[in-house]
Amino acid sequence: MDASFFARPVATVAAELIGYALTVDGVGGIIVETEAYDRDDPASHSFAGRTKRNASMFGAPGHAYVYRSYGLHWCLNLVCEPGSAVLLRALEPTDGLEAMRSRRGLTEPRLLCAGPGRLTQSLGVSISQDGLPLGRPPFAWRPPDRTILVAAATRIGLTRGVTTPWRFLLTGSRYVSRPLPRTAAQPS
DNA sequence: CATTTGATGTCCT
DNA sequence: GGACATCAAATGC
Repeated sequence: MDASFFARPVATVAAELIGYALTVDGVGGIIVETEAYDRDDPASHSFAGRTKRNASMFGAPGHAYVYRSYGLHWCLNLVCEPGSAVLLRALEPTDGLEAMRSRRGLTEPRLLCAGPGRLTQSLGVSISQDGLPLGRPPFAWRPPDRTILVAAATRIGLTRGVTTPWRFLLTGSRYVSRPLPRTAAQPS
């Protein structure tokens, strides 16, 4: 995965990432749910400017931005244009299932990576990956191996920017963190 | 099934 | 002190 892939408008990257497989040290799966956050987006960590926590978001495209959520969980983002990033919300587990199970405890496969905090726990992602380039190990990528139908919806867990349809899902996937609302917007 | 609650880092006012 | 891009367990129908 080349850095030029990420150096484009964040919503475009977030939609195109659906169907790619991502692994971290050989553990991961197919991306089935993403969200986009932009520099001028009131829901984004970058909206209020650069801080110590979000410094990676203002770095070069194609790097990781990892932050702690609600004091407990890690969330993995892929930095696009400066101040913008794609939040990885769910994977369909395909690689390293045993590592995921041991990290998360005995859990049904469907819940291993269904949610941003669960995903990082399964993949072993923490602040130690913050700022790392995405095009080199421990990260590895595979392009989609089938035709992908992407759906768009509004983002989850926000109080601002609630109407922006920047949540992207693999249509029909059982591995998303929440199903597609019946009233969801269509991809542009 | 839905809603509530406890865990508690980092940034904000 | 309060908000927050969360999760799992407990509680109430």
